[in-house]
Amino acid sequence: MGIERSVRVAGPLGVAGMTGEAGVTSGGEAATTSPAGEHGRGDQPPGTVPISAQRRSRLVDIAEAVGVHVSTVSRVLNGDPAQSIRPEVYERILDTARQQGYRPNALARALKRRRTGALALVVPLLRNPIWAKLQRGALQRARERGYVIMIMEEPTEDPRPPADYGYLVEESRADGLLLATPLRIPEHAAVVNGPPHVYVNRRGPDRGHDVVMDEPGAIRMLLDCAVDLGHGSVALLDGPPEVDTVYRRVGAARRACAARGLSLAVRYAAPTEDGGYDATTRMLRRGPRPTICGVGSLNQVFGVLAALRDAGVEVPGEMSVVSFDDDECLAYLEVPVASVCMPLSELGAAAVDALIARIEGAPAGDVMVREPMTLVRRGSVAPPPGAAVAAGPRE
Amino acid sequence: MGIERSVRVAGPLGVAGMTGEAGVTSGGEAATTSPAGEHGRGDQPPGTVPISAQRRSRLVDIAEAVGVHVSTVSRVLNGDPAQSIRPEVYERILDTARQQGYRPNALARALKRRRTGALALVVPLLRNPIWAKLQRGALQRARERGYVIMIMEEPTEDPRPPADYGYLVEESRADGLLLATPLRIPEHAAVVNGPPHVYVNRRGPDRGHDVVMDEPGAIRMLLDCAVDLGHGSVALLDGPPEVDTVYRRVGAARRACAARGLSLAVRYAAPTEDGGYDATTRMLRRGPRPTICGVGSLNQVFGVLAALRDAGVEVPGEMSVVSFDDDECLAYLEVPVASVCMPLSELGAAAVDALIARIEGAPAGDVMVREPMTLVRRGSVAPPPGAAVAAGPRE
DNA sequence: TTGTACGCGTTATCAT
DNA sequence: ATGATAACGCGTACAA
Repeated sequence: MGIERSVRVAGPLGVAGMTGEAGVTSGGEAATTSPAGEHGRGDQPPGTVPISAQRRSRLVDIAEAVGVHVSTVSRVLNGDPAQSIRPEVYERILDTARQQGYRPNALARALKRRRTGALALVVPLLRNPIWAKLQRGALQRARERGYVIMIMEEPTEDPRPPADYGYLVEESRADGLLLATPLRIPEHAAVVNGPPHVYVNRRGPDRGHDVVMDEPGAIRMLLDCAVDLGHGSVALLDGPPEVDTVYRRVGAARRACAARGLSLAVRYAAPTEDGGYDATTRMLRRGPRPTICGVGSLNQVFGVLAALRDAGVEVPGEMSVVSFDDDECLAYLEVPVASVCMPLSELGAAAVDALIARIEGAPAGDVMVREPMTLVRRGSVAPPPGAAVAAGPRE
Repeated sequence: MGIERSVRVAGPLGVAGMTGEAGVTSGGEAATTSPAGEHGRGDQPPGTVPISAQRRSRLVDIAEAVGVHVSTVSRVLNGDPAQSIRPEVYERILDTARQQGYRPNALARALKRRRTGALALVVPLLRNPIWAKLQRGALQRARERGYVIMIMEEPTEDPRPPADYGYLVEESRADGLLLATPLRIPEHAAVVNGPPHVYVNRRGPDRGHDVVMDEPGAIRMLLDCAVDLGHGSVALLDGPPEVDTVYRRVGAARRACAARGLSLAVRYAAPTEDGGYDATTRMLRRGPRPTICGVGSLNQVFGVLAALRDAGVEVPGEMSVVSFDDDECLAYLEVPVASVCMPLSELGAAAVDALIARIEGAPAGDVMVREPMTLVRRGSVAPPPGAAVAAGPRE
């Protein structure tokens, strides 16, 4: 307490007209020695700068102050239930720990325990908001479980095989890997016998490590809605087939449409506004026009709408549109766009749970997030052009 | 097993394998189920579950294999320039390191060096895409500088004072804090003499730690555009004034409009679609209507457009709209919306640089990112209703 | 040119 | 009920 080690830095307070209160700035190292009374441990090698201004308290400090051995302090502070401790010392230790503002050193602890308490989340640098939602769910759950999450970026082009992130575990920077990149990876890149890991929102090359959502269910909701309104010809405009979610959606759509006697047109496009625009334009030029279109990603939706607008195709009069990414902004568009709301946050949370289980030695096993999904009907869906009047045919 | 493992040590700082630049890591070693025979290390104690399947190689392993002392190995692998080493041993050490797939233990190294090599990025859980861009820039730069980034979520409601994240540094989980939450914090919560930190995209309670963008410059671009087209009455619809960027934009707008003789109406709203919608609706009801409106965030833009549409106000005929968040989707809207493109990624990068400088002992000092901004003119801007015909008056 | 010795802060396993 | 001791894996001043 009371180590006033602040240096007056003649602040380069260059920013517009803020009256510098000559506030105390930390960060500069002063050659001041600690005031009397404090044990001034001066074992900083000369020339180096301390990480934090005030000396952090260690177990040994507490031990010294209380007059017991470090190991005793350690046991008390870890609430070791095995041994019991004299209530008096117990209190004293807890008190001085509190008083000294003791914080366990995560590094030392991790080194000893051989567990870092960190998970690495590998995400692509995409604009799509699903990554933010996923990250959010993962973050929240990780905190609940006592882990921190470090983020690694995956280059969007040229995704690297999962094994390329193994070094994080090998270097003891993290206990496991959350691989949340969308692209499918060739079989041969499987992580066998590697670090603990799960694939998030896609299936990896090695089985038993997948945490995914119910894409077939999402497709089903789209088709239910289509059939409900009387559509017979469906389009699915989605990302490139190298993306695993796309792959699964398309597969499910093919099967389900066949089963229900619906015609299906699949269009692959880049997951961008531009991609959506082009694919829609091409789709409109060719053959028989579908009357309802599912769109894989939010960015594509904007392109799809623009293309339909430019082509003079009315939504929903001539074409219904449903997005597989939900976002609040959809409700505010020119024509409010219906969407399937997927449990992305829960996906992130489930992935964290699965990974921690793996770290703790649980056997492998795939996970499918089963939170309820909903199709939010908005202005962009309606019966097909030639259908009976307004109301839904079922009711 | 001729695998390129890049144990190669770069530079005097000895950042061995810190960048994930290594080609294939040892993790994926056994892609081929090894035909019986070779298979070196199967020394897992029965019953326990290994964190990582294969035993990690340590310095001492290499030392033993080569027949030298650990310290020698350490020096070689850290590229210690001071001492020179017999070329022969040097090679032998490097070879066996590579061969054993050696990875330095980041924990032990950090414990010794008193530097974790990690930065904590505190972000709010907001939908606004600016956070993703900022994070992206920070991530990229951090990797270049040999740091990893861990993410901490800040509860959106009830933001906590920056000091509440100090524990991350005190526990040696990170070397410094990137505080990227938008809300202004009361003076008394300043971090004095605390851990290294910078505020990103806002000014903190303690001076000399701010990394911000040129909001007045952005305002200037809006006004330049307005004047250029002949507008005399400007509106600024932005987030709540507790958000620091809003605070600065509004201040700059007030001053600049006064200086230029423009009338200014300021509307504060929640940074959501809904907020934008309501504020716009209220604005249209009251008093003299502005002819050009700057909008603080992307989400609000959707609400603004919807409100104008619902009120029958034509864009840009009766009202021009400019967004302060740039996003590709804006170009694809009903009326393509003009935007000021801010250097968010550079902001993230600059924040990382500033924080690392602080960690390394550099004196405090505010930073303003000076990357060029541009106003992207799109369909949503035009001369005001009563103006001279089409072309810009200046030319 | 290389080896010795010690410490970073904590925990686990012995003893006492 | 508590203390002593040995790691965990690495870095480094100093001795040889």
